[in-house]
Amino acid sequence: METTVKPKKLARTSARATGGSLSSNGGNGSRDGASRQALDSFQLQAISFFVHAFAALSLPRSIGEIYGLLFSTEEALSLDDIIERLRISKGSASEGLRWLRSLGAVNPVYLPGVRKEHFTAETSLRKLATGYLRDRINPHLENGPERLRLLQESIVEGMPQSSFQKSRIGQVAGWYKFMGKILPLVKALAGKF
Amino acid sequence: METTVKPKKLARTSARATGGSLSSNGGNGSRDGASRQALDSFQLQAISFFVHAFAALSLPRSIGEIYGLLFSTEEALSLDDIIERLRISKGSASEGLRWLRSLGAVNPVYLPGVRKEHFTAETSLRKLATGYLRDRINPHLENGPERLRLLQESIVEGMPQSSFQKSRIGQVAGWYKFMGKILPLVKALAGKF
DNA sequence: AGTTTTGTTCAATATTTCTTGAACATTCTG
DNA sequence: CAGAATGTTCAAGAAATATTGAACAAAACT
Repeated sequence: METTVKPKKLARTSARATGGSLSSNGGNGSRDGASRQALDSFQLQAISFFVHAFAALSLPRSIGEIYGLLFSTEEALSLDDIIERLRISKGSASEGLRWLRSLGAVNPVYLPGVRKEHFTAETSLRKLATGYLRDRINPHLENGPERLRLLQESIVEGMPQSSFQKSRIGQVAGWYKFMGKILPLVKALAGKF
Repeated sequence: METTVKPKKLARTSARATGGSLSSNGGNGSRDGASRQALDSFQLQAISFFVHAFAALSLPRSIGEIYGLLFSTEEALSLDDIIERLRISKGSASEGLRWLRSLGAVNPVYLPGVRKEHFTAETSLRKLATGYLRDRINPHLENGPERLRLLQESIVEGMPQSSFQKSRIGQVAGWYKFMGKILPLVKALAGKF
């Protein structure tokens, strides 16, 4: 995809007012236009790391890239910073950021006098784990009782297999109990790291 | 997809020697050809349940269907039984079954005098959890040390951000430690259900 | 050995999911 | 308020994944 380097409307380096601690951005003191925001080796490595890790959870590459970039960058970055550095579309960046935000994997940073929203990576295991469980696991557990009820009601009393079916329902109920026990444990332990 | 009902080569009901416990298969004493192996309401409900549950882990529908069918059926089923009841292709059934087998989510059942392999669902939480972690989580944890090393080596000493980068590596290391603690805990607790 | 049964593999196709880019909405600035 | 900056949404296209079906391989019978 994309063999020719599109003109891309000249894209001025914009505010770059990412106030943070590091003033020089990785030694790449590029002016406008051509090369622009190169990633340093640590960032590249970190992005690769998170793209793989997120893929293990079947999450889209773009989300791994965004988190990886924020994780490996000390100063807060804006949507445009992300687009610029990762060379992904505005749409992807916006949706990816929305996803990370809803999980709590990303922190908004207030910068006086700067319009654009800026973000840093949240790295607290407790927050990450809690957010992931809340967004991706709990929803399925919540309608557990409902699903269990549906299963129960589907049993036709008096059939020869109804006793087998009841034992199966007992097992599913046990699985839910297990989840009820293990999730708090995960959160508690995550708090210690 | 598929609006016309293909002839389907008449497909004789074949052996149906699924010897197991229940001789009558759900009261559907269908002869050859037409309707064939209908699913009872419990099976339908269970399949729906597992299709959803597996989807939560981003696993293909066919795998959820197969596991759901086996879970809700007392007697052991063969590949052809599965194809017949779920109306999925041989390829899907074979690959799905392979996946479930590798996880240990399915048990081969020996039936004297029967050629076809037959399977029942494994429902022990400990076995399911162990298999899932082994096949889908461990592989990623195993090259953890390698990945950490790559990250470390990507730091250029003396850069102003190298101290920040080192702290990030410390966090990733902590995450791995967490996984090393939590996984055994999960397995242990799963054993109690 | 030849035939039938059983199960696997894989290229083609169907389906789902992700990404892009441009239009739109919203908020800020002057 | 007009114009600019910022961010979101969504239809169309691209890429990734799952499913089918038929050819193939292996094993079991005669």
